Amino acid sequence: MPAQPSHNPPEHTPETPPPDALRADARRNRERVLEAAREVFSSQGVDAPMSAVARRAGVGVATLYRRFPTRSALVTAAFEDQLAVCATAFEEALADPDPGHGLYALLEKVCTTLVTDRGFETVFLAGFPEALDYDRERAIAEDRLSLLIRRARDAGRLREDFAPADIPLLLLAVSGLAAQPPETALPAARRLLTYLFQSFQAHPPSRPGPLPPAPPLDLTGLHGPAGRP
Amino acid sequence: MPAQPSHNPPEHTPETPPPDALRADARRNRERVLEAAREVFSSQGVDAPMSAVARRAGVGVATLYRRFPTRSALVTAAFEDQLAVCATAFEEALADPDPGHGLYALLEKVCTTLVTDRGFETVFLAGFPEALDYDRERAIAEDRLSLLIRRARDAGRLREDFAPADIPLLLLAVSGLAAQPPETALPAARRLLTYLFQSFQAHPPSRPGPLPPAPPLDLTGLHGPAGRP
DNA sequence: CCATAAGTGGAAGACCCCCTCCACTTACCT
DNA sequence: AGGTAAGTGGAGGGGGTCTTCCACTTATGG
Repeated sequence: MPAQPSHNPPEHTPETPPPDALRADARRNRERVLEAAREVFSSQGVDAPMSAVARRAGVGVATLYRRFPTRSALVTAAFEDQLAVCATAFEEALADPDPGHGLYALLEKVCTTLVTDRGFETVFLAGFPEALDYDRERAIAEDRLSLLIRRARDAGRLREDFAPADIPLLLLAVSGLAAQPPETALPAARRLLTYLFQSFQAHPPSRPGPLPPAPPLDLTGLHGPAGRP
Repeated sequence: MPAQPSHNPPEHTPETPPPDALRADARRNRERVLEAAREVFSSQGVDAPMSAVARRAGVGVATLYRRFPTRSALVTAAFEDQLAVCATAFEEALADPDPGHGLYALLEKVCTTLVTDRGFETVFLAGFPEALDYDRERAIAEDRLSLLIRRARDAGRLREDFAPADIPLLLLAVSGLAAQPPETALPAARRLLTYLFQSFQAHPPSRPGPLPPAPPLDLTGLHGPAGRP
């Protein structure tokens, strides 16, 4: 996939039909499909069969494919809200006068989303090529993230040897928790983040701060990815 | 699956044929199958088709099933070495006169294995029911792990509020890195562990120790679980 | 009210995977 | 050497999924 420029100016990609110049009932159905997709993908994972989404939405499979040409287009669309949440959090972080607070709040927000909406990690991390404009969009994000990090470091809120790569590192680590049911995954993520944030400090206090409660995890009955009993 | 006692004393489970009272060629084939399984599962993931393993081993599918009654039996068997490595590391940790060192070395060893042999996390974490005797075996492991933790804490090598649940937490976090190619995942795991270990300290030094090099990770091109392009 | 084009459902084609079955082959023992 | 039981390969039944196709339905504008 040799990253080509590919500016497609006015069209909405060759095959994607116009966004909302749809017949009234079609638009209604489109919404029902999206809602069903969100529910099904969040509860059963992104590999849930298309027919399950269709059934839940009360429509035929063809309707799904008419609106979303491919399976992953639907997956991406279903998690657009979460992507927006992350984008917003990013903006807020950049706008925050306290860059340390901004960065930590951003990470907390993104991680919460990752761990709450099962399946979102697949979209967010694997980078469904459709998810973003890719080439440019991601490069920009990366630059701005570096900026945020540098500012937090300059403000004395991040240790000197903190690296930009530690952000994806943290995101991957948290995504490892996402396979657990949200009741477990959320406290787990909070505790993991607390541990990490304490390590990220430039000037750690002599006694580390308190931890949020431990998650209900034990070696027995961990839910790995795709258990096949 | 209501955890029943189920002591099966001498037999090797009803259907599993005796381990090595096999005809010479059969035993040879069994080895080839196992080796092929290790290669295929490690490179393509545990969901690789049985036919792929068979092809790689140069045998028919029936041979796989004759030796390993079910798919997950083969998966489990293929990762038996890694399980043994972990078990050994566990023993060593318990035997270590310095419980702090023992615990940290154990975690490092297990995490390295998790991240090096792709697919192992599925076996280790999801707990393929066949993997261990389950009921008892795991309960014992859990007890001994608690013991190890308590000793490390008493020795002043773990903060007071460290919880046993933090172990599975850490393992899950590391397993989130396992989707990356090993060249990336290994340094990533090392760095993550360093961050966490520093946070686990009961008496952190005023200046935290150095970190291992940052892994080659950026937001672009993360390999999520099961990308479907 | 009706013509028409957009929209729809469900069946069917294409593919892939697990696992079993059985006629054939091969090692082992006498 | 040859009988016998263990071992084998590959085809195929059974189940599942993605995606397409097309005759039918329905909103909408004149």
